[in-house]
Amino acid sequence: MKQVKKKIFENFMAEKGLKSTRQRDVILEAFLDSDRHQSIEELYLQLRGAHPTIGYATVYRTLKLFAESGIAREFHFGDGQTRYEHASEGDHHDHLVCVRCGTISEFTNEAVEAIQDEVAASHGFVMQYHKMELYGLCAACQR
Amino acid sequence: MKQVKKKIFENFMAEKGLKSTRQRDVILEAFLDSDRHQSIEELYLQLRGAHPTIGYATVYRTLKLFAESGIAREFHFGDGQTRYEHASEGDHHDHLVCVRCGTISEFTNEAVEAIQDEVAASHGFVMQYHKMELYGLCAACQR
DNA sequence: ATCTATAGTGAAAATCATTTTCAAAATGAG
DNA sequence: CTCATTTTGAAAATGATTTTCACTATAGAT
Repeated sequence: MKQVKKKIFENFMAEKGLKSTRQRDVILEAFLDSDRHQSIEELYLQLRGAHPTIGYATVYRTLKLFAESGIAREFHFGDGQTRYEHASEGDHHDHLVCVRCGTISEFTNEAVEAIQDEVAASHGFVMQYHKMELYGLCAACQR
Repeated sequence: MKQVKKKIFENFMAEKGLKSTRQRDVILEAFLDSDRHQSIEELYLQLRGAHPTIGYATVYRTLKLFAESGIAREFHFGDGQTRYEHASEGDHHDHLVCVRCGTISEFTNEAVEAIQDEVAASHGFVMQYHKMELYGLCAACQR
């Protein structure tokens, strides 16, 4: 999986005529090894230890490239930070966000996907992507 | 409906010991008469004509109060602006957002609501609210 | 109607996340 | 190895939103 994504990104870079650099490699490695819903700040801070010279702007720029290449997807969960999750072709899933601890978990539901298509169609809408998020208290935060 | 919301807001203000002011009245009136998904900037600009003295900050502050009181709900549709839509008790609906013209339409789907509860339950999650947005091209933007 | 404590206001400054600028450094095709 | 091009880090700029602050308005008590 990790190797596949590296390859995808490599191909994307080649197609675009972009260069491979030490910092991009480091950020890619960190991203692929990270939790699935990291914010840029989290990733930056995590990187800072082993690679104190990598700048904030580079992390921003690089994550944008990941999103463009298709190996990452941008998300906003209302806390004002952009998060990037690991993405793969044809992988649709939605999110459960704990309003207390901020934990984000994922779920997939075929029925929801089907209904979405139906709703879009009934409004003459050509759906490109969608977003479904359930906010509440996760099991651990309920007491 | 409009009167009901005014009343709700009035009660909310009274409970909180907040004062009623000319600008709050004006903003409330404008909000209630507006489209259902106004951004703060849109509302501010619209107000500017008849009430050039009302400041940006006041619009922000007042819309936050509307949200707190329950007559409005905050939304983010990925264009970097906060929008406020009219809200009423027990009114659940979701959105279709046209990525081309930005038009936002609403829909309700019982099946989706039911599935959401089910998904939340199966994850031991106590759901407080949810969000479902379909992004794509509206009928008018398809050619 | 007047006082007065408290809340509200506008304008400008401050924040926060993100983006851009720019001069210096790195990459890679030839 | 050269050189055009892309990248980078640091700092400045941006854009949306929030806060600060001195001043004004509101409403309950007088």
